[in-house]
Amino acid sequence: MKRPLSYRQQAILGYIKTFMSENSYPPTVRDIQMGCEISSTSVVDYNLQILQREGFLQRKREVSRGIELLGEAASVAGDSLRNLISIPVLGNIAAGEPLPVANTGPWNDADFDKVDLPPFLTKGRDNVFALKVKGESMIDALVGDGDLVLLEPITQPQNGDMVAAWLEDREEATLKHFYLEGDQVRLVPANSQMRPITVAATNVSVKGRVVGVVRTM
Amino acid sequence: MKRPLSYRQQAILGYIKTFMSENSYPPTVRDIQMGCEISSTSVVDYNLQILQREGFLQRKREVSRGIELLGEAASVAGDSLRNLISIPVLGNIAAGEPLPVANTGPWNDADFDKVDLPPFLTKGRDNVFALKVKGESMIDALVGDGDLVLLEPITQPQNGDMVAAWLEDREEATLKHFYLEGDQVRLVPANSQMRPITVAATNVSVKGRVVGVVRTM
DNA sequence: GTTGACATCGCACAATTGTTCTGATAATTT
DNA sequence: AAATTATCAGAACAATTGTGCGATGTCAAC
Repeated sequence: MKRPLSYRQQAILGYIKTFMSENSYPPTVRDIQMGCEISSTSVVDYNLQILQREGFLQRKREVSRGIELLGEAASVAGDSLRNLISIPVLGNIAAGEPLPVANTGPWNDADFDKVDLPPFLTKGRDNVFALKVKGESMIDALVGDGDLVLLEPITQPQNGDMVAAWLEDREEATLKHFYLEGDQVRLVPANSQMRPITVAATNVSVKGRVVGVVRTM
Repeated sequence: MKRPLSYRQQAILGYIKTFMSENSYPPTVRDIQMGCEISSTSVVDYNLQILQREGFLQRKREVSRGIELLGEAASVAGDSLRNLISIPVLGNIAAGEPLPVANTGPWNDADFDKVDLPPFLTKGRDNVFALKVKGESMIDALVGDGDLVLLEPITQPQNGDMVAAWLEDREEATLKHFYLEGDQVRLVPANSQMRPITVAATNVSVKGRVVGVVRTM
């Protein structure tokens, strides 16, 4: 599925760069259509979808000029870009809600919102993704409603790691420190005033390791 | 004809800056309407015309999001468009330790450690600084040891803001939601399971408003 | 009190603009 | 050659979004 950009896709990408450096706002589909001498808006849309899937840009649906160049493309169009890392927000995390599956490999799927974060938050880890916290059920992990939790997709954590786990029997997602003790797992809240819980190891399915938390107000 | 910008015009201009630093494309008239809590699109249009006449921005007729900031406004919004923002870490915050003074104005650089953060965390606010949390005394604000708290240096918060405050009599720093009630101040923890405290307003000295929290593990 | 500039409001209209649908054409694979 | 996939065309649709207009409120000057 990794194929080089077609001539038309390069033309579109180049046009967007040029347009944005001249205009301070992104072009419309029809701007691109005329600028690249394409006969139909649907062709533009079609190729924009591909460019999005390949990670060259991000589009907001139903938003006029909702185009944002990503990665190297952005640095050319906008001014200097110091290494920002684009992280996909795969979904929500809430006590009652199953955790979005963190299928390995690069997320070609550009169907997700992205957040750009500085490298020190991910420390070079691969495939870091983010989940948005819904509700107040994670407060014992010092995480509140609306927070963004950054996760590294691993299933075999080290003792002491804070993990996002799914408890099979309770049908509940949780964020806790992980300690394997024989065939039992002790899950310890970050807030030491709260009680740890101990459950059977087979009952815990770890979805990822928490590497960071970001909160805006 | 040269009169200072009205409050509403400043709000609109500020909103456009913030919006562009977060989104890489300008807001619509209706974005501004909602963002500045204006009741009619025509009011936005009216004020945008004035801002254009006064040279703060340029508009393209009949073009959605056809707003371009001019002069100093442009550099502020444009700079932060894709760049990391360098924020000084002025010191620590701990229950027993006085809060570092947030003297206004630009910080004498070089004297402090810096963290580079993406613009969506500060949303274009000026003079944002960071404090590093020491100890577990802030857990009821959903903030733990080692977290980085981002603060905007204000002393007159709005009700509901989360503030960093110094309690004179207790000689204690704290992070709480702020509610002024007559000559009393109610300080409410983010963790709603914890109890609010109420103290005399004269006893509370607000050092800044919390705009974000960053945690790495 | 009246006037007039300034600011606002609510609503409607029309232009812009993203999306979708069906089918056709070209490129590639079997 | 047939089948499959990738790309394109054209048009219509629907959502977004800028603009215009009549009416109201405010406030200072006369």
